[in-house]
Amino acid sequence: MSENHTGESLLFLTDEQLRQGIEAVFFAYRGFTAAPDQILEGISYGRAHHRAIHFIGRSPGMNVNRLLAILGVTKQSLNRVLRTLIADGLVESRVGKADKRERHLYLTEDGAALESRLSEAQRAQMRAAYRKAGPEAVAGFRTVLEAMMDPELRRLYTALREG
Amino acid sequence: MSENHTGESLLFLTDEQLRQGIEAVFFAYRGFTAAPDQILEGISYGRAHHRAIHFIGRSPGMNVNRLLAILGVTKQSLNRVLRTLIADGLVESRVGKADKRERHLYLTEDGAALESRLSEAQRAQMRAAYRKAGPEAVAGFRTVLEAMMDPELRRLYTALREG
DNA sequence: TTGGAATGTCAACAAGGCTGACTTAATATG
DNA sequence: CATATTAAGTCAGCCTTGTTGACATTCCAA
Repeated sequence: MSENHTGESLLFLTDEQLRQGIEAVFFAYRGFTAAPDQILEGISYGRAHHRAIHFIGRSPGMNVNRLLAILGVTKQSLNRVLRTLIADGLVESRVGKADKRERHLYLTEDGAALESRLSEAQRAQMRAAYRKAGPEAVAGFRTVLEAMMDPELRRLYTALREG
Repeated sequence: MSENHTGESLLFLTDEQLRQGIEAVFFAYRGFTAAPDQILEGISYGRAHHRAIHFIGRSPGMNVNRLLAILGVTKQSLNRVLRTLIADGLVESRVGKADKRERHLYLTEDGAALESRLSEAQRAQMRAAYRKAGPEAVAGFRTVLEAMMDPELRRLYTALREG
């Protein structure tokens, strides 16, 4: 009873366990981005384009400010990417109906096609990992990831899920 | 029985579940790097320096090629970072004893002090997330992360663990 | 002794972050 | 209505960190 305070083992909180977790995240993140990166290479787009396309596809009609909050970059950074996506006909920017200052973002047919390619590649990686790990591990995985987010991002994440 | 092939529910493999997992990784990774980034800011180092310091501290005496394999960058990229760390007296590069072509990397006292600061900041974040999620979730988290790594990286990851 | 491996260096470049300053248009507020 | 604020976009310039390519050095091994 002197070993822990909750009745559970706290061995999972040792510095060594934490460090292994940190390294695992580092290595896993590489696997996570590998598949879409390979597609993006050769069409002269990068991860920034992928992220923009992903979230526009996820929430069609979202305005620029909201996308900025999700991506966590400056508007100048995002704008550089959006400009090329719009010029290339993958994203459409429509003036807001209620508030004409706002621009609402949509994927075009071509944009949706690319989103689909990238998304399927990344899902295939995740599917393989999930299948290998099993449903219980996946539930734990999701729980820890949510706990790792800072509150503001968790709010955005949850909002996406709820449409 | 027609719904799945294994006797377990496969609902965790739906496209929607996979996409939520992908987004969770994206948002969680921001929380993951936030604390060390804040320390690095102001001492004119970036994440690349942090990564180098981390893995040199983890395996003192490791040679450059091995560090390159772990970090997954070009030697030119790593060299630029290593040069500043050596010039600033945080890392020491010693000519190999058995093979004098090799350089073995060590943290100096100052380097170890910085590593400690960064590491503790990052561990604090992970500790909070782990504590919140609980030991079972953490086990699942680790299982999925390992399944996400590509085989070569998993080998490196495991080797680190075993010293 | 010669070829190849490990390392380091120089140069040039690109992606994608950042800040600051500024414009335009539209809404909100006094 | 006049003014302030907000949303978005743009220009310029900077930094970090990744990339290639070319080349020198050192040293091991066949």
